[in-house]
Amino acid sequence: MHEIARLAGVSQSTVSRVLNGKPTVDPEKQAAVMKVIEELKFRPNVAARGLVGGKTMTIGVLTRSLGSPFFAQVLRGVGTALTGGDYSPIMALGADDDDADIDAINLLIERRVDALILQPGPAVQNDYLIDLATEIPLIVIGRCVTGIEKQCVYVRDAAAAYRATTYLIEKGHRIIAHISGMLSHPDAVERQEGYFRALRDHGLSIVPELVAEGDFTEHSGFLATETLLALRARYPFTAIFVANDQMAASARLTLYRHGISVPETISLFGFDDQTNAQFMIPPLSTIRQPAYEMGVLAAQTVLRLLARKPIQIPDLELELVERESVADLR
Amino acid sequence: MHEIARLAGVSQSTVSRVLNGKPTVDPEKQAAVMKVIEELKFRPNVAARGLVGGKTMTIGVLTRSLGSPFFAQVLRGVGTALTGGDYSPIMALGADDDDADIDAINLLIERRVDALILQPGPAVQNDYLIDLATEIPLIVIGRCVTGIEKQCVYVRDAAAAYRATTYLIEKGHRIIAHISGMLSHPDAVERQEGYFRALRDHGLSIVPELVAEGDFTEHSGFLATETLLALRARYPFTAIFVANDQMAASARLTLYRHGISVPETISLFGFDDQTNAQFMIPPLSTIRQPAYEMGVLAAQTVLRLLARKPIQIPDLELELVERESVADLR
DNA sequence: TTGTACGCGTTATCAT
DNA sequence: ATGATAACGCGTACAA
Repeated sequence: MHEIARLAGVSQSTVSRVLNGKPTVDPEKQAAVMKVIEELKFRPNVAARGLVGGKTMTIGVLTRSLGSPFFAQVLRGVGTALTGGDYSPIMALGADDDDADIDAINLLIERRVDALILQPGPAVQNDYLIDLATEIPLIVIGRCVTGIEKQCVYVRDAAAAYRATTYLIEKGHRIIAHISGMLSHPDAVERQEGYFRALRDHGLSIVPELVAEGDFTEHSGFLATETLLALRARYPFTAIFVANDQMAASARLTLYRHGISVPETISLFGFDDQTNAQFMIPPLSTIRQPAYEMGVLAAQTVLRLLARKPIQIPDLELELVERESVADLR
Repeated sequence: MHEIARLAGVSQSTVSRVLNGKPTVDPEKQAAVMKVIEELKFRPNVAARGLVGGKTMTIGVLTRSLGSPFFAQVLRGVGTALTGGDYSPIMALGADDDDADIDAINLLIERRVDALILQPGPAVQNDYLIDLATEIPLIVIGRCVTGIEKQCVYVRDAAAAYRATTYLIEKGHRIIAHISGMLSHPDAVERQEGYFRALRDHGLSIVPELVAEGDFTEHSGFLATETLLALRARYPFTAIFVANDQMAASARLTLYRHGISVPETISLFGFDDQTNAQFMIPPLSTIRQPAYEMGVLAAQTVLRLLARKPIQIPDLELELVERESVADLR
C-alpha cells in the first residue's frame, strides 16, 4: 500500500479509503489510486485486515471422509451458499476414529476463523461442543446437541427409519432383515431403533440374527448381505432395510450375483437418496436426506449468527422416495 | 501473548520462543509459560504469523462442481496428502460457465495462500495460468498447459478413449455409438477424438449421427441414450462408449426401461471408474481415472514446490477396468 | 478532504 | 538465556 500511495502521490490512508470505498475522497485522487492499483495488480492482504479488524472473514468447515457422497453434498451446499458473500470457507478434514476431529478444529481456531460449521464424528463429545460454542459462533451438522440444539442442523433418523420399515410392512412384508451401520455411530443406532420400533408396533417379532452390522461402506454391504443370505432358509425374509444407499448398492449387486431378482424375490430399501440411487436397477426406494439443503441451511444460519440476527432452524423434511425396489405383496 | 507473558512473569519474546520450541529457554520458565497457555487455552494467531513471516501456511485449492464424484475424489486426495503437514488447504469454488473461476482464484490470492492447486474450467485461459505461475507456485490438475507442463497433473484422455474403443472393436463390435460430454470442454473433445481415431484405425466408418452430445450429467445421459435409441433401426449399434460413468449410469437405466438387456443386446463402456461403477448391474467396464491419486500427487508436488525441491510428475496410469457390461461378439 | 500516528499479534534482530 | 524494539500490511481515530 505504501508503494501505491507513493506512485499515486497520496498517503497510505487514502489508499485504504479508496480500497474500502469510503465516501470522503477526492474523485481525482480516487482515480489515480485505482489506476496504480490496476497496474500493480494490487490485492489487499486479508490476513492483515483480519489482524486489525479482529475478523478474518473466513468460516471454518470441519468435514469427514470426503469419500462419502453425503458429506460431499453437504459441502456443496455450504460452498454455494457462501459464494458471492463476504465470507469464504476454509476446510479441515477430520476422521472417524481418533481425535483427528479435535486436531482439525484446533487448526481452524488457530486460523482465527470467525465461525465454525462442524460435522463432528463420534470422537467429539457433546460437552466439548457446548464449551466451544461459548467461544465462537458455530453450527453442528448431523447431530442434536442438547444445550445448543438451536445451532444444530439434523434430521430425525429414527423417525425416518420407522417410516421406511412401516412402508415395507404396509406393502405386505412380514419378515424384514436389516443391514445397519457400525453401531458405535449414533446414526446407525437411531436407524436400527426406528426399524425395531416399527416391527414391534406392528406386532412383528424382532429377530436379532436378521440384523447384520455393516459400517456404511460398500464393502461391508457386500459382507452383510452374504451373512443374511445364509440365514434365508431359517428366516425367509422378503425385504432388507439397508441403513444407507452405499450399502444398498452392494447389497443389490450381491443379490444379482446370487441370481435373486429385485424386487420380485427380495425387496430393498435404502437410506440417503444419493444421486445414484435413482439410477440403480431397479431404481432404489429410499429415504431422502436433504444433504445439500442441510449444507445451505448451515451456511445461512452461520451467517445470521455472525450478523447477530436471530436464528431459527426449521425442521428438515425427510422424504420417503418411492421407486421400484420394493414389491407389493398384498 | 502479552497476557501470557504477564501471568508467567516473563517477556512476550520468551513466550514466542516457547511457542516455537526454540532451544534457548530456561526449562523452568518454559514450564511456567506452558502452564498458563494451557489454562487460557491460548492458540497462536496464524494470520499474525503470516504477516511477519510472509507465509500463511495455506494452500489454495480451486475446484469446480463438488457434485461430481471425480472432483470430490481429487479433493479427498489433496486433503489426505496435506493432513498432518504444516500446510492446510483452503477451498474456493469455481464454476464452469462464467469467470467465477477467476474470481475464486483472486479470492485465494487475497488470502495470500502460499501456493495454488487449480482445477481450472474452460473459462480460464492458458496464458492466464502461465502468467499466474510466475507469481506463485501452482499445480494445474486435469489440463496440460504448455509452458508449465511440469506443473500439470493430467491424464491422456484421448489415448484412454482410443483404448476403450479399441477394446470394444476387439470384442467384435462393429457399430459403436458414443455419448460425449459437452464439446466446449477439452476433456469431452479428447475422448471423442480417441473414439474417432480408434474407429478409423480399424477401418470402421464414422457415423456422425451416432455421436450424441451430453454434458457429463446423469440427466443428459438419459436424453442422449433416447436419441441414440431412436436411430437404432438405421444404425444397429451393439455398443455405446459413454464419456463418463455418470452418463453411463443413466444410459443403463434408460436401456432397462426399454427392456434392452446389457450387455446381451447392447454393451456399455464408461469412463472414470467412479465408486458406483463396480456396483452397477451389470458392473460397468470403464477407464479408471486415478482421481484420488491425482489429488495426492498434486498436493505432494505443491509441497515440493514450496520446499524448492525439484519436481517430477510421473505419467499417471490410465487403466482399463474390464467388468461385465461388454458382450464378447466373437 | 487528507495525512500522521498508532495498534492488531507475531517473529526476528538486537543488545544485555 | 532474556527482554526491548522494529517490522509485517492494513484500518482508523485524530489532527490538520
